[in-house]
Amino acid sequence: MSGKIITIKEIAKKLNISISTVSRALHDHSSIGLRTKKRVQQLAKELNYEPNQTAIFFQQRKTFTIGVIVPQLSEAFFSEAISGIEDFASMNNYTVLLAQSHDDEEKEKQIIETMKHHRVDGILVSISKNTRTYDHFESLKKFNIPVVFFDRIPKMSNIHYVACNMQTGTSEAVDFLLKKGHRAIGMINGPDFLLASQDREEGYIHAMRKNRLKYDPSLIISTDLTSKSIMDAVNQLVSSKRKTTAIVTFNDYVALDVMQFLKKLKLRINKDIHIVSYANFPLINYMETSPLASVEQFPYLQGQKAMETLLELIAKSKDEEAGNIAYYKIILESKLVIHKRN
Amino acid sequence: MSGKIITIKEIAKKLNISISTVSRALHDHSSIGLRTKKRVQQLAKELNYEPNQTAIFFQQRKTFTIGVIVPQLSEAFFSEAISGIEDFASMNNYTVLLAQSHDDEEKEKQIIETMKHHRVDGILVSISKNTRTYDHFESLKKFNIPVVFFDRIPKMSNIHYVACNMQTGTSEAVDFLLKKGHRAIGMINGPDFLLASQDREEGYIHAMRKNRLKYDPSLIISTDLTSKSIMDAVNQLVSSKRKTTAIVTFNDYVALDVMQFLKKLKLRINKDIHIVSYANFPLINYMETSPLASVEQFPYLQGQKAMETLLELIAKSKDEEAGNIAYYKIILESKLVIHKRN
DNA sequence: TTTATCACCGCAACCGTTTGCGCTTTCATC
DNA sequence: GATGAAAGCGCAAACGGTTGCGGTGATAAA
Repeated sequence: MSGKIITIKEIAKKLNISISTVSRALHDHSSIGLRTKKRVQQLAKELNYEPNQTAIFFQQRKTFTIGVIVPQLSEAFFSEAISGIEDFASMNNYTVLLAQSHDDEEKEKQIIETMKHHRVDGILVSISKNTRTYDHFESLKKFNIPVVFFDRIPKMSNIHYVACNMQTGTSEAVDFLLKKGHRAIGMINGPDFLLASQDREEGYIHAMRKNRLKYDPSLIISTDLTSKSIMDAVNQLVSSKRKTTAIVTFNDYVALDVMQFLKKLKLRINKDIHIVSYANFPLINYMETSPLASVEQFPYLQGQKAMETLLELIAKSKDEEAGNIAYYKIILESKLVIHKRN
Repeated sequence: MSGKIITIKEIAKKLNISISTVSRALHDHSSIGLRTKKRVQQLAKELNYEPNQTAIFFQQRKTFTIGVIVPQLSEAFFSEAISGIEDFASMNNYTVLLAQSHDDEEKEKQIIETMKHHRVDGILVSISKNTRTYDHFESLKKFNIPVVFFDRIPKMSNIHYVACNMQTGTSEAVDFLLKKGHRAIGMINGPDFLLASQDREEGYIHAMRKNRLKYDPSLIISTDLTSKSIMDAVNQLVSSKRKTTAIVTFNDYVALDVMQFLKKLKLRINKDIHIVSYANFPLINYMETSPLASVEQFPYLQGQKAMETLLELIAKSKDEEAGNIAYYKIILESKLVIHKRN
């Protein structure tokens, strides 16, 4: 069945014309007569000719492929984002090469290497939470491969990125809790080196200021997102002099951990301690004990925007030497969603 | 910064040796002297040489890329499966080209076309639920591109696939309900043309037989998985002469719909009507009103197995003409998980 | 009839790498 | 000092397609 894959060369031979004529005929080139055009196109169809893209990629130095790197595919946020990325990519005739770093810096570097070799036209990446050096991203510049970061943005200056402004959402969240009468509001934050952590902290502070309250820095705790560090943070908040009555968590995964610990401590969720989180799980509002509210980050939209930005960068890089050292920094607004308990 | 991407040709020129020598030196070929080998390798490192894979892909007629097609990435089952696929692929130095069909047959065909052009080494696919013709898969044989189906398997005979045997799990589920005293057990099934639907039906019947009960065919209802057809099915079951006291749903998404309709009908979940579903959502047992139990299908494992099978097929296809018309049909056992309500 | 024009098509180089084969050189052996 | 083998390297074709440029024949204008 594997009957020899056919090429334009064979079409040319069978028709007794040159290879270049076949190529042009298949592309509807103006310099080919209608008669030969028809003949070529018909034979191509008959023989089930399919162009060999690998040859074209090679020749055109363009692969119409973009690499996407995320820490963990099965996290709802990322699969949702990739869904947006893929949809927008395929709409523009690009395909998506996918890889997960599993939050391992080495793996991330190796993936970048692979994608460089594959000569992808661009890369979308949400960095691993354990990544501390950024040379592997820098090295892409030499290969003219544009990179757009999304969601998890490294603290670098000369980069393009799409992110959700966690500040506004967080601010709304804290404000929401303040209005409910809470005063000692704890925050279990992520690693300091993430922009997202910074945003959350600023959002917190902003809400306090707005309400003319001074805030207690000891209530904002950075963690590395492991269960242990989260547990420590919970303990610290619970045993704080100021009776913590509400906690804002870095994300839903953290919220799950927190709620679990609170149960062990015999504290009732949303009674003794109220929880506000970030909407990573689409199902979280179906849950038995779920956060009071969560901050929506629009993963699908974020993915789409990131892809859109990358396509623009790719298009611009063709105009060469534009020397435009402008960096896209696209910020979507996050939004607080209050869960109607049913 | 984009300073000319360097090739072995330039290395050759700078060292005054031939291109082939450079190539061989970089591959540690035995016929190259140690001195030149060192010289080449060092210069390559200095110049930051990176092989152009597109050229190699083209030349070797092999891309070390496998295509993965799923209906919808953001469905937990699929993202979990893809996670398994990607992990296993990258372990074997393959990369994953991803696309979603959105359950659209046309889109699926177009994706197959794209992947054919990309000359992927193999394809993993979970078919769209609206796919009725299979020519696009057949056409891959001519290109020697092996295909392994997973989870959603078409009713074709000459195919390789990895699936979870829904029969055993379903049988366990029905058995579980029977032991709890239920007699009129409804089943909201998927489309008839899916193997998975058949399995579930057989599992249902098997459990009834095993318990020496005769079953009422009108309690097993096929749907096309749209909300409307699910609602119809629920109505049919609820208004059945035999008072339906339990329902087995095709999957968690269906279960959500069913529970919603039941609420509207003022029927209490797991009181008036008990629900058993399939474990598509990792979080479903956190839910307020969730199925009593669900059948676990091990998506990650399924993805991994599918990838493993595909790699074997790819390896075998190199031995050409093996003429082995053996088809892999790998069946994992599903398993009933009873949710501890907390 | 000659010439300019244009429609139509072919030649050949090129993209970067691999690899079979053949050509030198070196060196131990008799 | 001739001989043969082995070690080390280069030539060139091949992978499939694109594209600038040059060539040929036909047709129209002079």
